[in-house]
Amino acid sequence: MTPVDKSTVVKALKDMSVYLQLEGENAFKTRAYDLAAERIAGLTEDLATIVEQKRLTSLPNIGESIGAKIEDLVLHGKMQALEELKAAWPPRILELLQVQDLGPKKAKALFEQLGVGSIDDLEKACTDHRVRSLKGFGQKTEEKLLASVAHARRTLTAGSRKRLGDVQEQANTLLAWIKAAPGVIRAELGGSVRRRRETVADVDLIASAADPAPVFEHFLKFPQVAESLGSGESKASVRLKETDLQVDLRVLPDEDFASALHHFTGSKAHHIRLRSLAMDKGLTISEWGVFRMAQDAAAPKKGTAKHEGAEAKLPLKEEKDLYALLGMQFVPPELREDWGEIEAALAHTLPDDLITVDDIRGNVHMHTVWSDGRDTLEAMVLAAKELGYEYLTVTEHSQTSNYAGGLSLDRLKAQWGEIDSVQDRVKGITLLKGIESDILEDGSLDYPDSVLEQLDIVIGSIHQRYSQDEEAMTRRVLRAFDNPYLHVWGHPTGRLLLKREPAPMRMDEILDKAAKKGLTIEVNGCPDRMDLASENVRKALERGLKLVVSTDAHSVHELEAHLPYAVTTARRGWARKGDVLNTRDVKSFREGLTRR
DNA sequence: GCCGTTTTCGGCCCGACTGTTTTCAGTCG
Repeated sequence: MTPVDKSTVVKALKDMSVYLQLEGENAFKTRAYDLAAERIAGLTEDLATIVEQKRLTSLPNIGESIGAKIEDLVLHGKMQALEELKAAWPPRILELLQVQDLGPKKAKALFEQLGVGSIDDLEKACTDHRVRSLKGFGQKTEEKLLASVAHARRTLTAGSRKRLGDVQEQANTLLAWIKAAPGVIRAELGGSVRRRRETVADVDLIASAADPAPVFEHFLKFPQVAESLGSGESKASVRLKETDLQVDLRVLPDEDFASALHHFTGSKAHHIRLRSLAMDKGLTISEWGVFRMAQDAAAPKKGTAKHEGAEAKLPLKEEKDLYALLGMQFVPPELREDWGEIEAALAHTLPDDLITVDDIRGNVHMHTVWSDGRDTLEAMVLAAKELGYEYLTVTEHSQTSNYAGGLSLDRLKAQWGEIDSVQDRVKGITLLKGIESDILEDGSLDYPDSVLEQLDIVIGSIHQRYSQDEEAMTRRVLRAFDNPYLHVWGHPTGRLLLKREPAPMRMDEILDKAAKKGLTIEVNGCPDRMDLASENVRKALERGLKLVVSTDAHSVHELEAHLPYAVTTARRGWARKGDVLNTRDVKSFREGLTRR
């Protein structure tokens, strides 16, 4: 039987939560499913193994009931409880929840009273003015829902998330725009952009100013604003043209900046844990700060603003002050996912030397006009030198990738002449001769060993036949590792974010062999890839594997632009400076590549 | 539904904004 993959289980648990919300279930019960889904999503261990060994309920947030449902799905391919819920509702009901301001309560009312079971039904009910007559709805709600239908349809077609790389530039431009607003003291990006998730749903901006009004006014004048989605005393939201991206801006007094930045950086799971810890210490945390609860005061009443039940507000200048109050190490934004960072920060065992962009001394994995790059070798070398790199690995595509101008044996050897010639002309940066060799269908590389052995660095990557099944793909990769001239496993899973799923393979088994064979794993910084993914980076590091963080640059621009995507992906996998070979000088880098 | 040095019940993170209300419910993050 084909094993049910982790993402199927995560989706099923999330759907369970949504259907239970529609059913009007207790909010804490529905959240239990969301927490369980997050727990499974963050697993670094093989789910099938956990199920097999009956260890599901030993995981936090997974008890008897949810554990049995997961087991049901993994072992029998179906989650019976979910199937029953699905059967009780129209097949397209979940579409409705893609509409802004339409949650489970309103969706339930619309279905039960108007028979609305899809976005199409909703649109018709709005244009017929049937929605405004429902209790709790009105003319404004009806107009708002109708206005959101088009965006919801686009979301359903294109997906609600965008690649970080497609959002970053606009986010940076907007941040600069806000920093230039009248009276702004500090401003930062928050949310999943700041946590460097590979895909993001929106952009959060946090700014401090004595008077927020002029900042919001300036915000709305940003040239890319398509529409305003609402604004209040401390918050305004807009949707941008072209990217269709929602941006939320918060503006607060500077004394509240650190706590607001922390709050709006997330993740939700990280915050929920922190706030529980705070309560144990008699503290309460909100976006407005950390407060010490009054000794005998009742808990603050729901809806009372700014902590009436609490007394002292504890001063926070920076985010690190918040963690210090809880007796924890500072947790970098990339790690705030409740994937074990809270326990580590409490125990003061969180790595304090996570890899940074400034640690990188060699630019690894790039292409020039010799294959499918856009700039000449000399231009790339001069640019890399200008950026301060000590060495550069020249790794064109190999002959099987003829679609990408891969080098025949003759052209490969001809290129060595040019590399030598450029090296003669350009001093102060070391060029390493390499190749990005295709890992063929049977796991062999596409040059003879006698050629590979002459190269300083051999990256082996999969570029075709992604359709192989898990067994064949796993064997293909394992076999490639038997080639003694292979140094680096390039963009390991071949995923293209939001476009192509990772190739199916048994990652644990593969990483075990990579560790045994002394391979190096690439974390590819092309923003379409960010491959190997963070959760597997962590698995690799647990096995003692070393990494290279690479740019896969196809142009001068990408030599610099791609590096942060690789570095932050490695950071999210808890990679330290010492884990990454291209933080070393060229001699030590080459020693690191050498197979055991 | 999950959890436990307040442990088998009674809690569960917290607040802004909006619209429909006239004190609150729903949604969102």
